[in-house]
This record gives sequence, C-alpha cells and structure tokens, in this order.
Amino acid sequence: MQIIIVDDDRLVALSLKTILEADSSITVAATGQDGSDAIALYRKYHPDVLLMDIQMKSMSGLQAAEEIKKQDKEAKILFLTTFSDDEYILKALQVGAKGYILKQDYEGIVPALHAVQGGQSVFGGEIVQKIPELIGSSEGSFDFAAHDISEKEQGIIEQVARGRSNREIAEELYLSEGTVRNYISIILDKLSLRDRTQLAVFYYQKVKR
Amino acid sequence: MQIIIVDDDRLVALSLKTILEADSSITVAATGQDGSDAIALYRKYHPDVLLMDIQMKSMSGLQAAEEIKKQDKEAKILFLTTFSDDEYILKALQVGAKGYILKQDYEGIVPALHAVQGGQSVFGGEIVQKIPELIGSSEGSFDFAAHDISEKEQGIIEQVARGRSNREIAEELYLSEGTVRNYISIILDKLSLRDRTQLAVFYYQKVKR
DNA sequence: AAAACCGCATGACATTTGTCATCTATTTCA
DNA sequence: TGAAATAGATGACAAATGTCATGCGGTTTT
Repeated sequence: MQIIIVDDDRLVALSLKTILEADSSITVAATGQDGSDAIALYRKYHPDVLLMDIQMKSMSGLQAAEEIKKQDKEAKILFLTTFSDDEYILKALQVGAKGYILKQDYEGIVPALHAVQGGQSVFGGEIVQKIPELIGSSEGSFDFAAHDISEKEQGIIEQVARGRSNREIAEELYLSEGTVRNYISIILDKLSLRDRTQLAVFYYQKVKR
Repeated sequence: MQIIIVDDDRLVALSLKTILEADSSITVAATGQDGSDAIALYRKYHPDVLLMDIQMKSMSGLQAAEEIKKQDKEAKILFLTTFSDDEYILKALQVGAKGYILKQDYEGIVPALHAVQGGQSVFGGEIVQKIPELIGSSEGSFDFAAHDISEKEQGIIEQVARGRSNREIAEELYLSEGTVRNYISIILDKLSLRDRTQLAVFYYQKVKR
C-alpha cells in the first residue's frame, strides 16, 4: 500500500514515515509540510491513502482535502490530530474524509490505514463518542443533580442562556438584582466557570441540544 | 486476537468464522445467534472484540450491547449490518459501539477488527457520509456577509463563543485588549445585540448548529 | 499630492458583573 | 423551644465590559 504523509512538523512526518515503513506492506511515497504540498503530491502519486495533519500553518488540511476531493472523488484521506478537537470533526466528515485519528497512537495507525484502504472509515477512540453530542439527538444529557444545581438555579441558568441581564432576570423571577448576582456567583463556582458568557456556552454545549 | 461472532443467521455466522479464521491472527472463541447469547458468551470469554449483527430476532444487538457495556465499560463491540440503515447509526454511537460495518464487505472486516483492537472506531464506507446529513440539516446557515461581518470579526465571535475574555482573545489574536473591545462593540452594533453573552447565544442559535 | 480610508491602539468613562461579608425573616429539625 | 439551616436582600468593592473620541501610520482613491 502506497501512502503520503503530510505534517507541519517535519520531525513528526519523518517519525511517522519510519514507524510506518517498519510495516512491510506500507510504502511511503513522499512526505510534505502543508496543504499545498498535499495537493501537489497527491496529484503526482495518487497514493492509496493520504495521511495528513488537520491543522497546518500555510494551508490547513481541510482546505487541501476539499481541493483534492474535487479532483478525485475517490481520494482516501485520513486526518491526523494531536488532540481530539471537537470543532474539526464535523468539517472533516463533511469534506468526506476517511477518518480522524490521533498522532500519538502509533500502534493504531497501521491497522487504521489498512481499514481505510479496505474502504472503511476510522476514528480515534474518544472522537466518536463526541459525535452524538454534536447532533441534536442527545437531548438534555447533563445531570444537574450531580452538580448540586437546584431548580431555581436551573431557571437562572436558562435566563442567562437567553442573554438576559441580571436586572432582567430579577424582574422575571421576582428577585432583587443583587440576589440574582449571588445566585450566579454560586452557580459559576459549582460549575467551575468564570463568567456568565461561559455559563451560556456551557448551556449550549452540555445541556441543551 | 480473540473474537466472538453473533448473528441471527447461523450460516452467516459460520461463514464469517471461516473467513476470519483464515487470518492467522484471529481466533473465533465462539459464535452465537442472538442478544442473550452475546451477553452470555461475552461474560464467559471476554473477547478482544465482539462482532455482532445489529438486528436479531429475540434480542437486538443494541440491547445486548447496552447490557454488556454496563458490565464492562471497555467492551469493544463492532456491529454488522446488511444495509446501511441510517436509523441505527446514531443509537449504535450512543451505546458506545466501536463501529458499524457491512457484512458483505468480507475484505474490510479483518482490518476493521485490527483497528478496533487498537482502540479505533470503524465505519463502513457510506455510513459515515450519512452522519453529516443527519447533522447537516441544522448546520451553519447564517450569512455573515449579509451583515457586513468580516473574517477578523468572525474570528472574534468564535472566541467569544468559547467563553474567552477580552484579554485572552487579545493574546490569541495578537491584538491589544482595547482593540478587541472595539471590535466587539462594533459587532454588537451590527448584530443589534447588547453584550458578549448575547453574542455567544446568537452564535449557538444562529451560526453553529 | 491631498483626501479619504483602514487596521490598530489609547485613554476616559459609565455600566455591568462577580465576590464577599453581613443582615433579616422563615422554615426545619433536634 | 431553641438552634441551625435556608431564601432573599444589601452594600461595598474590584474587575471586566462596552462606548466613544481620538490618534497614528499605512493604502487606496481621486
């Protein structure tokens, strides 16, 4: 199986090459450092699989993938990532990537490559677990009780998540503005957050939808 | 690698056993015909991977998977399916399955098993393409251009939507804190919002998802 | 070349926000 | 009954936030 490796960090690219070539079934046709390298190298070699970092300086892996896919609808692209950044998962899927795995996981890469060559799609461990969160289907999955959040507090959280000010919340719930402030202060403490904006973000990421 | 195969159709289970054992690295510890077999066999053998049909008569693969996961959080379960039925994909993900592949795809199964053993998750070809559709319905539909929001401004909006403070945003984007404040002030004006929290709310309601 | 513009920065300012200590009335509980 | 816990309020305070006027070096327009 012939592959191409593209990674920002030359050291990483070369280490990967060494590791992967230890497997006799794999040949690394070339390595590159950014998105434009990826496009050029793909056009030149048409490898079975393109192994590429998703985040790179000059041209991101996503952009490159989009371009490559335009030219070869069958291109098999496997993204590498250091962390399991949620934010890119969806985009990677939409671009039509064949997977999204962690660089650190040396052992996992070779079998992943074979699976991809065989037409499957592969994702690193925890990455898949996050997909349901990204989809609406996982409704109100957060356990308030486990964090000692009372009903009243939940009500206030909802108000904050609607962008209301303390004064407005106070009016809505027939409390004084100071009391609302106190409530929020306590909520932030319980959830280890810093300010109301983080609370709103928390709400949309963990609680609602 | 030791695996267990569970499939409604005895013939399928046996064919799979034969095919997979042709690979010297794989041992089929046992085969079963329904969900309860799966639970019993899993408890007995604790295989590296459980290969199971998702749709079975007496007890579905999903139910069995749920039960098995309850007893062994680390269980690696790979679902088999005849067609790529959309409806089960999400549930499979939520149960924490390690993948979802097509029975017909003989060649793909062995590498898939190896990848799963290595901690990855695997999905048959077209299955993954459907996930964006399931999500895509509500994906980033907001038109920034129509509201005169520049790239830079979008970048700042994203930072706010991650709950970052002005100081943090300034550091991240190499700007002064005051400049960030100015940017946000202008953004709020353009979008007719009052404060950063409303901006974050706006982001999650209109832009992302 | 002058004028207009743009990205970025400052400083001043009013407001909002978050934290904390303290106080009161009410309820709960030993 | 008396003590402790609870819900709500206050006031003081520091920090963060949003607004505005203004300045400064570049580009672009005219």
